[in-house]
Amino acid sequence: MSRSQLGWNRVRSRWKALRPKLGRKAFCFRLPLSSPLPAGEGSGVRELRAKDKRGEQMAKQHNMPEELYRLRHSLAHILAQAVLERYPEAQPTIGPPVENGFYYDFAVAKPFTPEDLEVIEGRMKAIVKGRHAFTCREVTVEEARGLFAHNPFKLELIEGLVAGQGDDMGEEEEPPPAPPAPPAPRPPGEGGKSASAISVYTQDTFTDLCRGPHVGSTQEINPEGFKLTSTSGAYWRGDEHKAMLQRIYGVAFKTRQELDDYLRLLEEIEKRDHRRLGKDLDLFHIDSTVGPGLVLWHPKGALIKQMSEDFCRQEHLANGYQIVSTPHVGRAVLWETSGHLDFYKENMYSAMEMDSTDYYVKPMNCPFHIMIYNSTIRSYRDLPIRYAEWGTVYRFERAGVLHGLLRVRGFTQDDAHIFCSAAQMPAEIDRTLKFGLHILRSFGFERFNAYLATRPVKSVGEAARWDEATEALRHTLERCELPYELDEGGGAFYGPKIDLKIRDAIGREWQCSTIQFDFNLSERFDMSFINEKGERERPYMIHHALLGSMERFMGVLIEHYAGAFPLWLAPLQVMIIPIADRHVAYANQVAGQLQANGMRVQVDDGAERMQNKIRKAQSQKVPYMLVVGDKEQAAGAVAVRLRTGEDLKTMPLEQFIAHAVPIMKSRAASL
RNA sequence: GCCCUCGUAGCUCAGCCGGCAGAGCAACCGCCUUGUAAGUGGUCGGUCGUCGGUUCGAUUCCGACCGAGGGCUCCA
Repeated sequence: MSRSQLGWNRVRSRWKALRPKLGRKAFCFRLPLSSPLPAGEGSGVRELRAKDKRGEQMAKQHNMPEELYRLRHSLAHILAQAVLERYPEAQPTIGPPVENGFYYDFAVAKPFTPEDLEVIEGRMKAIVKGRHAFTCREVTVEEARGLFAHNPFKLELIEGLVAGQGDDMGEEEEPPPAPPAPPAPRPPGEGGKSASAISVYTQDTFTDLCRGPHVGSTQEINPEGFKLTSTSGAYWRGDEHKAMLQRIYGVAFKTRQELDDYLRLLEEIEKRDHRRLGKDLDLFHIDSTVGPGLVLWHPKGALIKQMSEDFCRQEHLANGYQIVSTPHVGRAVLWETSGHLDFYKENMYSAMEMDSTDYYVKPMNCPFHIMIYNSTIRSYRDLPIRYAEWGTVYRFERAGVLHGLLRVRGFTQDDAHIFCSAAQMPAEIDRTLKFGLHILRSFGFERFNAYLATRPVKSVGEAARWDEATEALRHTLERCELPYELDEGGGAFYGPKIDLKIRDAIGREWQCSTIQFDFNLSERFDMSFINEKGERERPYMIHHALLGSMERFMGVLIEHYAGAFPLWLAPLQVMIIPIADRHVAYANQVAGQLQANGMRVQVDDGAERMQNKIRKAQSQKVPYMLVVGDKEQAAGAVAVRLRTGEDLKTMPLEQFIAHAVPIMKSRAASL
């Protein structure tokens, strides 16, 4: 009785745990569409399509089929209608389609509750079934101002349109920087000029300022294909200095089936969650007594992390890097020179005063590596110099951004700094990028996306040098034939960078590697080398972290493999399972031989029966389970079971060793 | 940092409108000596996140704080 009840409880608890998260946009990655959608369309859509040519363009910008764009955008409006019916005083602001669904932000006196969501969703379904047409109307500026006279947010959008800032309805990548002027009477000529740009869409009782496109009628929407998932706060125009609005998220697809597929995908994501697996597999924990964002690695997790680092260290040494090691704190003057106290202070832990001098815990390793470089005179013959360190840094992150291992306050970087001449620079960047891809591939990642991040607002250095450096990075990307996207303003304060994002087993994207061009720190630290002509010359610098943060990388690795690590990284590689007590001695003998071959082995000599031991080893995702009983003992053999459930049957121990050891040594991704 | 939600045994969770806390798993002690995902009996285990308030009485209601989760903003 208890078994079936337990099973049901488990299902229920999983479902409950999932529900509040249905709409979460995954942390730093994009969810793939669970399946590509047919390009068919209703007749109503076809009509509208002729009108707004921009539909296709908008959909493309949002990286989704136009049909889905219309569907989700329309559901956002229907959501707003349902909310306004329940809370007439609510002020709708913006409501764009997003990947997998849509949201709408409202200014309301009281935040929405989960019960609200159920009611609103029910009302939305009724509206959808009401077969209401979506109609578009172009209005003059005056008319628009009149229509939305009660809504300061819409008025702000209208004034933005009038000012020619584009139709920012929450759908542009970049919100306009300047706050628009308050609505004021305008000369008649001006209003007329911009009037053609303003359109409103109406369905049933709801009219919204909107550029479209939408479905022709709500009958094109499947009432079983969408679901409201969560609420949250969101700043008006994403600006934390502006009003806090209340956002409702929904997911939406053409069919019930696709919605269900998506929900299943979320369940899969839930199962892979590194926080869950970190606990289940006893890898690490984050203890509130120690402090948020500070990771305690348990033996198994520490082993995986250590082996990953060891492998990378060997690769760095084999590729012309020298390993260095530097302190965790340094005097304030170091950080003044580097510029960190000017540009990075809000991310640094506060100063510690010792002997009337301020010391800071390091948020980055670079100044220390520079001090090593500067400890002696360097010749052009020494270059390039490549220093690497697994340096632990601390950055003060705002409480709300912390997330398991993926965003922490203390982490170890596989941090390297390359000092070279201007002439060596292009080749070094090329080499670094290739080296980075090699490292990532070694961990089983095959697909990458590259981003070229350009100069941020808060930065140091002349514009011309920024341009030059950015071009150098761009050329490397082109030479390596790596497709890339531009990340405007995403660079470090000292230089532009290439970020590599890896795609994991279920298509999610994670930022790990960063390769940064730096022409500023060498200046600030007055670095030099003696060139061929006997003159002092400034070296160029490349910063790179390939796995990035070991903490984050471990999190990504856990999710990528769903905790079933490749053999070379599995903390326990073989569990030996004696069937009865009389087989324990033989099991220990087998363990000894495997250990002699460099494998990590354990004998489960507990009192449970074999089935239970298999179950335990299986749920710990141990790659190999070797069952030994009378037959095996007599034959000097082992019965091999893989964690995949596959049974390799009985084989001589030597044969198992010949099978497993090469897989371990080759760091193969699968068993 | 901001908005919302949550915080009960090592883990997963029950505990309706306030009346001295419950299950399964795990752990521990036995019995069973087992053939590919849970054999069986018993025992132990909780100042119900912390601190205040309301109340005759608070795990339950209210407030503050701490922490977590989902977002916003920010990033390796």
